[in-house]
Amino acid sequence: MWQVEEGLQCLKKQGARITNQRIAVLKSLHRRTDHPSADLLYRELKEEYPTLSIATIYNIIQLLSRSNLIRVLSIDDKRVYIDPDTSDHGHFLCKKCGKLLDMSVDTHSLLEGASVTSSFGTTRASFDGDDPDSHRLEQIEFFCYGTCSDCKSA
Amino acid sequence: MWQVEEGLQCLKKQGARITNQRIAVLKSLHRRTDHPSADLLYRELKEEYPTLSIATIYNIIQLLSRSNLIRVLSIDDKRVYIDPDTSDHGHFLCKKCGKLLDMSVDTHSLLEGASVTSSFGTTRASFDGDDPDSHRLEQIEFFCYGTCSDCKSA
DNA sequence: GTTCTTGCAAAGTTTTTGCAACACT
DNA sequence: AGTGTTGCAAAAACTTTGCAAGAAC
Repeated sequence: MWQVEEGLQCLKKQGARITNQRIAVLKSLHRRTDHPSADLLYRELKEEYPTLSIATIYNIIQLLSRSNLIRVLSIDDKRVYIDPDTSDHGHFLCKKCGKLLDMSVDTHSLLEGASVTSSFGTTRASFDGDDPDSHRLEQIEFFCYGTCSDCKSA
Repeated sequence: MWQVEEGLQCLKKQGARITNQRIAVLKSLHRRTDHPSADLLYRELKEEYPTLSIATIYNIIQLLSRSNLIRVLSIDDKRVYIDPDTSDHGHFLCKKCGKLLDMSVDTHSLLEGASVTSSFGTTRASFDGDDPDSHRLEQIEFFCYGTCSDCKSA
């Protein structure tokens, strides 16, 4: 996990400017352990910055995602969630209470035997992607849906 | 992959009625090899059934999903895609052209060593879920994002 | 005939856009 | 000073809802 200062340097390096809003978002994401939605982030930071706009939040999310400081998860049909942990891991969504938990899984190992099927045949996918026939991988997501232990016993 | 007739029987068994709209959706899903969005399905079937409503499409998607005849994928931030193949496999989304391809991966094998981390500790997740402390799994999704071979060479 | 489904329109949610005012470098 | 960002409001995109008319059993 990055430190706030590292995140700011990372943004600076790409020519992005350091604004109070961006500092606040990085600070919030660094502090918290959950996977907030854009709206939740907005509502929380709004207390600190009353003039903050939801459009700015979406703007910053896109910037951080491009910079690989966060990952944007589409595990839910409707909403999008922000994950400040970009390392290899999966997620578990409880359909009852909506809790989103981290899963320790080695998703990369799954690719060993994997192949991609298109209407033109079967090829491999890999992160290097030297083979011109193979697909180039950029990101992997592993999602599980179910009922968490709390909701199961309740 | 189910046959249209099997799908209808499956719906009937649950007390759902057989309507022209439901037959049309099942026929379309059985025929095609892609992963249409609700809107695409709507626009295509609208030609056949001019009075068809988008609300009906969403209604039918929910019904088919509950009946396990389709799987609803949230691989994209915005839209939701329908996958008529409910067997164990993953998906590859090309960020350039938007193509959604099937991947042959044994996602269930990934669970062998997996554990779920919550703020209260680390537990396992499984489909049977006999252990009261473990999370009960209902569905798994494996998504890869990248650039497909076509877009890579172009 | 009764109950389930449809179609329509309206409303709800989440995300994006356009643009003037503002702030960072 | 110059350009990237913000905030606002309006629009866009997708999905759900309420209810009367219609269809299935």
